Amino acid sequence: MKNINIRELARELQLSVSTVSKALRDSHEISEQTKQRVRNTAEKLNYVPNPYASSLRGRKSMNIGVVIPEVADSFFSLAINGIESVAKEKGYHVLICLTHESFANEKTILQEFQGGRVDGVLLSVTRETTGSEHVVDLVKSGVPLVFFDRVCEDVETAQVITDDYESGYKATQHLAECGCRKIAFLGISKSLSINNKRLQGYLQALSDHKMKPYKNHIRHCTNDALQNYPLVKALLEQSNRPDGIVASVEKLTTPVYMACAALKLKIPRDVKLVCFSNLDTASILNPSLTTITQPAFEIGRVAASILFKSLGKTNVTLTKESVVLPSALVVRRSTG
Amino acid sequence: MKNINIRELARELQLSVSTVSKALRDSHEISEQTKQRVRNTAEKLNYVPNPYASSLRGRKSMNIGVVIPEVADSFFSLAINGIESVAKEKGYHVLICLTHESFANEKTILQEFQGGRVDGVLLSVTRETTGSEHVVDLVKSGVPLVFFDRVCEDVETAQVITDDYESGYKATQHLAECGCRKIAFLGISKSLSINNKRLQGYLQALSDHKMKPYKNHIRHCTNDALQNYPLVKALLEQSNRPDGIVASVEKLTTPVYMACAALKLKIPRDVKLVCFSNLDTASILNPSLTTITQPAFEIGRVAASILFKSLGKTNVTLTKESVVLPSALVVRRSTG
DNA sequence: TTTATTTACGAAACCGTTTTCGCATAGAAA
DNA sequence: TTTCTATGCGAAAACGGTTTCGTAAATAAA
Repeated sequence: MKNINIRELARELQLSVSTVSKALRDSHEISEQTKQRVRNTAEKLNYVPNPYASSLRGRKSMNIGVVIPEVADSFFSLAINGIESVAKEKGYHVLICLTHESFANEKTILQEFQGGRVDGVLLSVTRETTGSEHVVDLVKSGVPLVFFDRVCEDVETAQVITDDYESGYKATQHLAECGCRKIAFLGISKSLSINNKRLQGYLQALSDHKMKPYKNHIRHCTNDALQNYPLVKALLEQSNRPDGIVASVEKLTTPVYMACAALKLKIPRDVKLVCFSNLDTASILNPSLTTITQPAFEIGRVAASILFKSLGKTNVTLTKESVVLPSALVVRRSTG
Repeated sequence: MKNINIRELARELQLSVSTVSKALRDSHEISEQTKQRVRNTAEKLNYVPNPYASSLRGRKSMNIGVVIPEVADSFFSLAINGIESVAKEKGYHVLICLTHESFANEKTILQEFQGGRVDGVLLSVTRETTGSEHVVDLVKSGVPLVFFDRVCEDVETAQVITDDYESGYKATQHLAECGCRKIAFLGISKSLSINNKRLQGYLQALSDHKMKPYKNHIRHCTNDALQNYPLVKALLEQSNRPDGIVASVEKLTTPVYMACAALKLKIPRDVKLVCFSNLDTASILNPSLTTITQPAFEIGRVAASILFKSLGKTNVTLTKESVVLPSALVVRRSTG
């Protein structure tokens, strides 16, 4: 029971291929009676059009590409849901491509996209990404692209981000107001703009609260999950031990809790903690975790909406535009 | 800077289209010298072949479809990583389709797949799925399919699952050995085979430990996340309150903790808890959570491997085959 | 020398749609 | 009556690759 093609369907109907095609696409050239007949037999014979033939002929794929570092991450999986919600509405499919935080992978994927596999791209770059040539090449080749969360500032296109500077500031300020005087910052990557904005916010808040930044209190996690635990432990074992931590990445939550447990440090008594996180379980951690929570679903939704605005029209290049959504500081017991 | 096609590349090289195509595919018909020339100019002109043209002609898409209920779930996102690891190795792309636990969505997606969008499918059905006609139709149309985790038992194809019966048994037995005498079971869906196997294991363990099942102690969560909290709360508020819970779905973790907190019930003193879960944060919950942890990545990896075995050859229909991977009971403080 | 085989390439068919034309037929307008 | 227009459909040309088949030249075998 192989599925049939339009030619066989046409033969069955004693009609030409073109008539069948037009009938299925509800063309005004075809009489209502014929349309009905075509639809009925198509249904009966279980005809499903080949998407590749359509894409080839129509020069559009009805696919958008979503390029992200990782799917096992609550921020990105929620963002995917947001993206998918609008893609579905527009009749588009979502092709999810994982870079696993490798710049080489990112480059390969974007290059492939120049072949027309997708009509538009949503991108959140890897922690290794420094340049943006690979992105510029793609955009120049005519594929519209919208950044979300992790952006390249120097590419002339739209981006949807959160108020990272303010969030970094708010997190730090909150710790200061809770009495912390030695606040550490755990970053994602020295090259990511979200990281640096959060760091700037952190530094400003330190300064506003009459604290000096210590070099040893600012650390960036590695790509290897196994190395993050020793990294956090080392931070907490130094003589000048911090009494507060701003962790700008969800993945560091578990290592921080583990390291504190291992060193017999009580959260929040000895160390207070704020994490950038979309974890569902933040409220039931031991102790419950104060978070900066990004509107992940909404970010995905907005980014996709912007992309689709440029997909409808022909040759509408996206201009540099920055949509900033607010993150929320959710206070719980880890800073209590 | 639109990307060029093979015709323009051929013109540039003063060669025929067929020669260029063969050169790029490293055909023995073409001299090494010509191949080099072709590769060089292709690189220089940034030629990327159109995947749809290839797919159309070759009648294969180099895509596999992954159909799952949800991506914001640690089990499924880890499984995706496992799947992607083998797909990448084989030069395939992964098309992730979300059903959001809706049978109608699942049906639509599988029907679309009959059009040749994907060469094979990995499926984990929705909680609403009862029949399997839609799956049988797809398989009959010649698309190989492998189930993982959530299967339809009556479809003649391969499946990769975990030892659900044993896991349900182990979880319950563990609670019994910790002194529980009134153990409740929180299910996913009455129609899912994984649910029912876990339930059977639970019932057998009850019986082996001289306990009777109570109808009110067996509940199935709804699709609406907001309704799960009241459901769990109702379970814990009844006069015959359980002193142990086996939760067969990760999504119920937070509601259980919240309900216990609201009712001033201490875990594990008043209620002990085992959850089927792949949560990274299980060890830092309050209290840390005893889990049945499924080898999610491995399940994805194995399921994809089986699928690819049948993709290489022509007309190798997958036979009914069931690969059972063991889950692990990880004891933590929620049962301590 | 003639014939067979190998090597390296090109012409054209093909994959399954969509869309542009062209062409009948029927009814309306002149 | 002739001419014009609208309606409903079909033939054929795309879309951009891959593959089959044919062929000329060069080499090997007879």
